[in-house]
Amino acid sequence: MSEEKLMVIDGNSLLHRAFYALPLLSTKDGIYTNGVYGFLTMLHKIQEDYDIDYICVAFDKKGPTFRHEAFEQYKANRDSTPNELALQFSILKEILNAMNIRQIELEGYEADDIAGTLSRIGEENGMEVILVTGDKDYLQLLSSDNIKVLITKKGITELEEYSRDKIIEEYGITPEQFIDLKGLMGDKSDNIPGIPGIGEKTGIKLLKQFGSIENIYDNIDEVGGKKTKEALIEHKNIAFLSKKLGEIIKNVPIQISMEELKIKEPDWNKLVELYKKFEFNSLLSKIPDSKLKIQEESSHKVKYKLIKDNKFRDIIDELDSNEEFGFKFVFEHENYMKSSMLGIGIKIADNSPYYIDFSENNIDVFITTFKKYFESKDIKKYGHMMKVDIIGLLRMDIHIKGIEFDTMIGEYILDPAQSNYSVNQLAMKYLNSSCKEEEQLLGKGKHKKTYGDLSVETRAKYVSTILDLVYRVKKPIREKIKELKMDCLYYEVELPLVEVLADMEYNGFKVDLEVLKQLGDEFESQINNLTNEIYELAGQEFNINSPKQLGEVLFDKLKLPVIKRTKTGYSTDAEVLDKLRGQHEIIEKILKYRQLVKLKTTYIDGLINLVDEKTHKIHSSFNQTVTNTGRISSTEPNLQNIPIKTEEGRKIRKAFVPKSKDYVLVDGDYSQIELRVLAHLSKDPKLMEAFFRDEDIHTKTASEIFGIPKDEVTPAMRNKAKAVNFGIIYGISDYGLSRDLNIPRKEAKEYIDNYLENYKMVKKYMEDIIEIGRKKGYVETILNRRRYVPELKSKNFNVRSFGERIAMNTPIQGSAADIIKVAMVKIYKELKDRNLRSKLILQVHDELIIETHKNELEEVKQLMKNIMENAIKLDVPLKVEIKVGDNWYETQ
DNA sequence: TCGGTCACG
DNA sequence: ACGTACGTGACCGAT
Repeated sequence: MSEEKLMVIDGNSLLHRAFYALPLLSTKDGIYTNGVYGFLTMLHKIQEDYDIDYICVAFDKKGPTFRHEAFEQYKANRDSTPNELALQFSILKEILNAMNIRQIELEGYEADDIAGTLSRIGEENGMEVILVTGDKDYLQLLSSDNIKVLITKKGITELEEYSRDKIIEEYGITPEQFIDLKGLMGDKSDNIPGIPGIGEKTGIKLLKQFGSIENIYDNIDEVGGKKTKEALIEHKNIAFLSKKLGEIIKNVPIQISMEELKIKEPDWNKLVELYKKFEFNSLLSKIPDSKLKIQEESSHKVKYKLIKDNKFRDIIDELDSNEEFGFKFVFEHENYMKSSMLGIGIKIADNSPYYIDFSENNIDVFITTFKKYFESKDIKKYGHMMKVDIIGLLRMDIHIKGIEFDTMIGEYILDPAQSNYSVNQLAMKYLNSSCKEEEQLLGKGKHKKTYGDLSVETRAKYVSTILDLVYRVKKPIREKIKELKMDCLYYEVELPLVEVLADMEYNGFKVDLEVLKQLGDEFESQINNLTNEIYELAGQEFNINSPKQLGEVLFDKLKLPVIKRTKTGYSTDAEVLDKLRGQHEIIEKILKYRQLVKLKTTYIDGLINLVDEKTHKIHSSFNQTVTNTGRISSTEPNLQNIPIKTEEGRKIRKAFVPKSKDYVLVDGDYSQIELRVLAHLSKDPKLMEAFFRDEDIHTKTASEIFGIPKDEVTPAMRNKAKAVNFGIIYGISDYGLSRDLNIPRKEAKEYIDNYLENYKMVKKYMEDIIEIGRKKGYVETILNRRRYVPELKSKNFNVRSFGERIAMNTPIQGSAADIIKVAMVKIYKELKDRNLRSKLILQVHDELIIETHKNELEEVKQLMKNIMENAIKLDVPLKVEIKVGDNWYETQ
């Protein structure tokens, strides 16, 4: 039988590490929790990796220790614990208590002394001891093979395991000698002085030669190096003092039996309650199902009625006598555009949900029976992630009306920063209830199941539970939306937009495969040529796609100067290569190679993969709950980043065509929407005037920052001004601008100062919005879309600066998103009301594309321009440019 | 799974 | 002293 394992965690050290490793997260009530969250994540990871029998967390106790008595200046240079962290200690302790994990702290001692003592006791009891910390001082405790020290590496879940052998091998000295090493070199962070001029290298050398500090002084004459010797002699007392301070003691008077440290069952109810309170949703979902009392309740409680044949009598009766229902389809797998539809859950009013199974080939009967209910605007429908279900209906040629609530969209506008908007998350947050995540239901990786693999009963039960929870979670979300004055944003913009996006996705964008393939062949032959030339110039073959191998070739073999490094090695990005241009022929080739490979792999091969074989259409997925600012995102493929900036890339747009020769593409593009929004928000007179006069904004800015008339602005000056305008939108910094323009920071600062001097109200706006963000905890867009910015309160300069840029940028980017979303909803409605065949098929942040029937061209052009420019009335005019083409290349 | 890189607004 | 432009997604190699 293997030895029993005792784990001792340095609570102070690990909480500090977690706090600084993670962004400053806080709950809705403004309680900071990032440190605790990180700590618990680490704890889970370690418990998964190591099979622990005994556990204990050691904390420092406030007040002086014996080290302070020996040396007044001990840790005197420490900054006081930031407030955001200080409060997290009690939260952590509360949670550890709920986990039934014993904590020890003792007056006059630090956590590492407790850990040292426990490691001795554990070892004496024949246990294997694992010490967890962020502090390298612990290495001195590796007194035998039975002890291991885990030290945090970068991030929060990476730990490096140290053993006695590893230390000796790596440093050439024993763990015990680390105490002597500390005596020699001191420790800045603890304010332990050490001997001036002796660092790690010299220290280790000395200890290898003499073994200990005592021995060094016994044989001081043998010390080589005059300076070292003199320093040793002069600071002899410091060496011994520092050694004493640096030694972790192993005989702290703790009265505790091992039995008390034995791992115990957590108090699950208490733990669940705390996880909810502090919004640790991901930790909550790790708690085993059987421990979630409430969950059993909810999933067992939900009764459902399974309909396998065409006996729709009961459900029709219910539908006829009610005004609202929720529904959700079950698809075979996640591709809801293509995979077969297995069934549908329908919940009418407060009644038990129905699950209609489609397997008896009753889809047609279902459609004819239920179409009118889905298409009646008087019967309200709700759901979660309804885009998918709307598409499901479209596949049945059912065009939904009367969408009343989508819980996923609701939660998104309440807090767009979340990464997961599952029904389970909502249920935990609002109902103290939960259900399985889809991943728990289907598994993941190789063994992932499809819904088709589940029994009909399982599918019925799952969908019914979901619908039941969605029904119940609707109310609190609706109330919160009202409370935060987001009714307009929700009911008039985001909710109607769900249908618009579903429609766009369902319509898809026709692709001319021949154009793509032709272009792909051209790219491929160019890539082949370049590959050979690069090998030739490098004098060897290597994987040009590997930044590592490329770095070795450029900087080791060809000895080109290193411009920038990444965490893992040399940086070889376009910026670096650009600076190396002219130093070696190979550089140009690599840049070209990179560009072409990108085009080929992502935009030719990647796109071809996603083209529907029958219809030759691409159905990109438009996601409404991804971005922090309110923009929508596009995936599989991302149609929002199709190349345009280089001519070669731009050619790819020739492959995007209307669905038939009767149609053309009409492209409406907002001109300078973000700067116009800024003008509106700041009310800066100069900026507003520029837009009223429809001036070229970059030229105008150039004339202001360079203090010259507009007709004297050179193209180079205009370019600089353009970069300044971007900078203003992003939350300006001289560093960012200097890097972008490749100019000295000082020069960049001048431009910015000039800008803000000229556009005084912009300056004021930026200052005000940061202050508002700090006071309220969030910033808002024109339509009251909210983004919380806890970073603004950070003590950390970088984090706080980031928060300031978010506060400046989000209202601008987010309001622009509001505007185009309103335009989309209105255009969709107008096309429908007028019974036009033309369809909205794409949005790229400030651009919309309508696939337009040729007979409707003039009408659509006019309607589009009109709606886009008047979507939301600003204090400056909005301007839209309309272009028409037979493919997307022509419309630019 | 993560980091580097690069495509877009 | 700090070390950054804002918002996304896809692909690749390395781990």
